[in-house]
Amino acid sequence: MNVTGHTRGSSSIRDVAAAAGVSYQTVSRVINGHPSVRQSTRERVLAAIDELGFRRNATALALARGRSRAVTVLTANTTHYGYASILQGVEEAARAAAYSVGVGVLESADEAAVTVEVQRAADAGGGLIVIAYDPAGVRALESVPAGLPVVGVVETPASDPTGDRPWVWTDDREAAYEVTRHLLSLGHETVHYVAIPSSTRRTSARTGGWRQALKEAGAPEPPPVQGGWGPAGGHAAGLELARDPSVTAVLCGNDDLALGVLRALHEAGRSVPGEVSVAGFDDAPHSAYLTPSLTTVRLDFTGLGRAAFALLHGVLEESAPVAPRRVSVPELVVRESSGRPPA
Amino acid sequence: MNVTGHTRGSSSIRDVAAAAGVSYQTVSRVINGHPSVRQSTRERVLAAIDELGFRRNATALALARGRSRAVTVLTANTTHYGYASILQGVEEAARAAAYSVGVGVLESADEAAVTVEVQRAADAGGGLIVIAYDPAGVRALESVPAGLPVVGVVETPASDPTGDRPWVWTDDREAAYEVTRHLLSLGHETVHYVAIPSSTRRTSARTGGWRQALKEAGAPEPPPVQGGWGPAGGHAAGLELARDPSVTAVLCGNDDLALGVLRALHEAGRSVPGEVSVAGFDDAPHSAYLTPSLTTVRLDFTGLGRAAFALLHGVLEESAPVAPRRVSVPELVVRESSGRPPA
DNA sequence: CTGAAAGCGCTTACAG
DNA sequence: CTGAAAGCGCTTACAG
Repeated sequence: MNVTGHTRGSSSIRDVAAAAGVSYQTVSRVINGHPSVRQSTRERVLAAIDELGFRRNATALALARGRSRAVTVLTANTTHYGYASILQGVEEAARAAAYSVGVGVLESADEAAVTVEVQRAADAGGGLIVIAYDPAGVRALESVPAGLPVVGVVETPASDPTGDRPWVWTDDREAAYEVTRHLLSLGHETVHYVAIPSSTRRTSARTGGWRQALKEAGAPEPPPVQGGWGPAGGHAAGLELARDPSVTAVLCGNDDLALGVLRALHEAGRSVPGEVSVAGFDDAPHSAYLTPSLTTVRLDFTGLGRAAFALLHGVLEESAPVAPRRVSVPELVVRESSGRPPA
Repeated sequence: MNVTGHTRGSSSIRDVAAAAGVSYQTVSRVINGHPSVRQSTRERVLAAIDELGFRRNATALALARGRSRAVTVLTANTTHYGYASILQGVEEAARAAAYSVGVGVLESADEAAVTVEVQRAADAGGGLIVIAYDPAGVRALESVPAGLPVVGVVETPASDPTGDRPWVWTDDREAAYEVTRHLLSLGHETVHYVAIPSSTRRTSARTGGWRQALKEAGAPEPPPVQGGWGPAGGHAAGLELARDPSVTAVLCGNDDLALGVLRALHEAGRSVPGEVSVAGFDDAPHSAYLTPSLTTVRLDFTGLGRAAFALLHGVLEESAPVAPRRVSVPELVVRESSGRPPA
């Protein structure tokens, strides 16, 4: 205990200095790999560090340097496949670079609530990665104060969505376009769409890709059905679509939605793919094992997370190269749930 | 810029003091809600804070106080349902308490690798929550240095697994016991088990509950089949079990495993539940929407995460009450995948 | 009720 | 090559 009431847990730079018989500045030089330290001095310091089990205090380092090796991921969700995989990718890359990773959840898209979360994330020091796939995320990205290092993970952008801020994306517009074309090529007259909540008031990238494919094929454009994020929403949407006998092909905004649609069609007595074809989005781990196994399009979310971190890392270390922005090309995976329409 | 090269981003306690015409100590008192500040002074300071957009620097606070409002979750995985839900629960509770939450992934159970991760987590300051459901997590919990605030999320413990450290658990031994009894009560001669990797070299809690139910019923005890964590492993295990015509009931260590088993039985032409009953573990979001929908046992993982944080919070604020340790009672959910054995 | 001092554990120029 | 000083932005006793 000293005057300010601290109990000293571990040893400090000064303890090491005392043990090595040098000043603490010299210890600082050694732990920072500064070249101008005599070899014998360095060795004595290193020995003392080892003996005392010294670890440099990250908090003090951050305060003295004015920045910390930390990144916090701001996201509306941590459990859905896409979000969770991006977080996983960020963590992998951050760990490799010896950065700590924090996570802040945006529970509401409400302006005040979002601002509070962004502030909290900013308070943590370090940089920010914002997953802007939904209204809360988009708003968060917009409200990051200028000067704070941030990269956005965004949907396929119509135009640059974040001003001059760096961002990464995987081409889900293209992906939606590809799956829709796949279904049309099987002979379906049109493809219905069960949508995930869009990131903005306007059309989402996935909806856009689907619509474009229909347009090019001269197919009718049925209104998208809103499905939410999970199987329950997909189930409700599926029951609705099952009532319409003209529906022969359904594209879903993600694989969980597709799972619910599959179930709804089963309950309605409509066979897949015999009477209705179903396709998902993301290629979640379970999709290959459903019965029928799910036709879907694979997106590299962990790669996206790694790319987001790499970009942020460049910004933080001020060695930022012109980074690639489109991370990967989506891959169509055709399985049992899609086939020719009934004759 | 000043002598040490810092560029001052936002305003400090001193700027506020200057603007309010008081000393910075008084500002400190105001932001800490200290009672002995004259009302008029307080108002002037508050006005200055508002005007300058002052936010107290969390790093400096942590350094001065010697501890930070932070928790880091150490886990082998962030995407599997149980792990992801625990993390979600921790984040919810931490956010409500204005704690920041970090996450560190234990990619290997290797002793050196685990130690590195524990050290990194400790460096972040604040407390630790370790998910000890697997060898990496168990080892991490063991190697947390004494004196560091930590709570473990553990399997049903045979005896106190972490010495004097606080821990929380949900009763998965009981859960396994219940599902097994459910299957036996339907008339099955015995129940086969597809296991998730155990947390230690010894029997896991789930395996133990299953075995106990068999023992009490005088049923034969077939050797557990190792399935790993995901549907692919379940699929392989399912194909193996499908070859044995005497198998009429299969319990799986989690719902993803069950999904793979369901698929394997389908491929082998064995109907569920007509010929074989299948039950899972966890009640993941998709399980109710599978065809057949999955009989399983619901575990409250987010509640577990919240409880872990509450316990840690108590430890950190030194107001630790004797906390409840068993968080919730598992709930059997009977759906379509279980039924009577074939005649 | 309010201010001046010392300290948290580190870094960055500045001297020698 | 190495040491003494000043500073990061805050808090905690200590004086008045």
